[in-house]
Amino acid sequence: MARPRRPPSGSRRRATVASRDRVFAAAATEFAARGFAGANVDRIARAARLNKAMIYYHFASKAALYREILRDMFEAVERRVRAVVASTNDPAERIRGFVEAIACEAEARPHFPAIWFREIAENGAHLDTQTLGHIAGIVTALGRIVQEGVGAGRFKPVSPLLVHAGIVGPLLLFFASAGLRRRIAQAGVRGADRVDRQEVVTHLQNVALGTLEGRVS
Amino acid sequence: MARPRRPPSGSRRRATVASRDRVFAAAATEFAARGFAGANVDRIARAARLNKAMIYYHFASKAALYREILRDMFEAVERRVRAVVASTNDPAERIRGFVEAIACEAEARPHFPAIWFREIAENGAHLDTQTLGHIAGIVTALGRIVQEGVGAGRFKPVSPLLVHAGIVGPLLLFFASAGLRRRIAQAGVRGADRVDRQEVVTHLQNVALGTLEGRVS
DNA sequence: GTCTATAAATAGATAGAC
DNA sequence: GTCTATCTATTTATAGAC
Repeated sequence: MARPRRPPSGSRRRATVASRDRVFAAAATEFAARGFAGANVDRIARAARLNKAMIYYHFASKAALYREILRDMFEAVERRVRAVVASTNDPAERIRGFVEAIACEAEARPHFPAIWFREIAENGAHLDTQTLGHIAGIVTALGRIVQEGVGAGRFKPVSPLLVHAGIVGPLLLFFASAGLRRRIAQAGVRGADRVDRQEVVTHLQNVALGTLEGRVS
Repeated sequence: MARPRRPPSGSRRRATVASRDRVFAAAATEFAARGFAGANVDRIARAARLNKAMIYYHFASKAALYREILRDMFEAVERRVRAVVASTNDPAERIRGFVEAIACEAEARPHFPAIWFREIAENGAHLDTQTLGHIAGIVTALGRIVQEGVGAGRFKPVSPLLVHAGIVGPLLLFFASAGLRRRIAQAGVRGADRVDRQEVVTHLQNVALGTLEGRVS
């Protein structure tokens, strides 16, 4: 997790750093479960085993805390996607890696899918310019992968935003809906809660490549 | 829109019915934009050109109002999906119709994609049994379409939940992200705001059929 | 760094007049 | 049916002690 605003001094600050991280983690969980407006600073403090005042010691406001969580998320995804692009020149491998990258981040940060869904619903109301840049970087990177694949004669010229939606939409839906799928299963839909992570990733890799290699339509 | 709890009497109630509908519409917009916790009853009243007390005259509580909007949404989608299944026996036509059905409801009720995203993020916290039944009905209907297509030798046995995620995820993402895509376009991603509705629907129909007919993997 | 106590604002809900 | 006025609870944020 990024921690830009460390406590100023240079000496040991173990307890503080730990408490800041606890706030960050507890807040991520709270924001994912209840959204920005629904999140409660007192509850975050309790989950972090701290007093509410400590949250305002580490972060300027509830909004600033939330913005930092958003930035951390998209910074990490952009970094991982860029690493995929740098790791190979093979267009198909890059597409597979892109899907893996999103899936890995969604697993590394369980709050990510829910928060991302909520932020989309809110038209990115809490995204600052920097974070918006990270998101643009992710989409742009996918655009380059497609473009270079087309240049190499390996891909058809499909709109990168369609490819993006076809990957990110289902992935987020899968990871964010685990809790709801359990309830749907109880409501009578057999197997709604038994979808396998690797099955989803492999499927979406195949779908994206099928689309780009022209086997779909 | 469903209106189960009409005013009791039999005589003309034009003004009341109209005001109830105005509350319903204003609330749907507010809940979509800000979520259940973020929605403000006073703001809903203002948008409906009414006083806050009128909301509590028509609806028992903010939560009850929200639940009614949820029920209305999924009731409508389930009805439309069932109509698709009844309208033809051709598996491919049914899949195309399923995609159209979701897209049509998302357009008929602009609040639908955002609210659905938020409810997923919240593990369906506000869904009552009845509404959960409608959702189960939608997934079950798609399951039947796939199953009968397999039985007719037209489809491979793909998990209906994968097919569902591949359709609903991108569709909701597309419709819910219009506002955010405009901002991403301003952040430098050319064309992020210029994705065509019909292009998306046709693409997702082809992807779903490509998957089910075994052309993808 | 961490706490208690509290200020200050917001917002869901209701009473009661017309 | 529709309104104004208000009660009450919740909650963000801060002051100040240790």
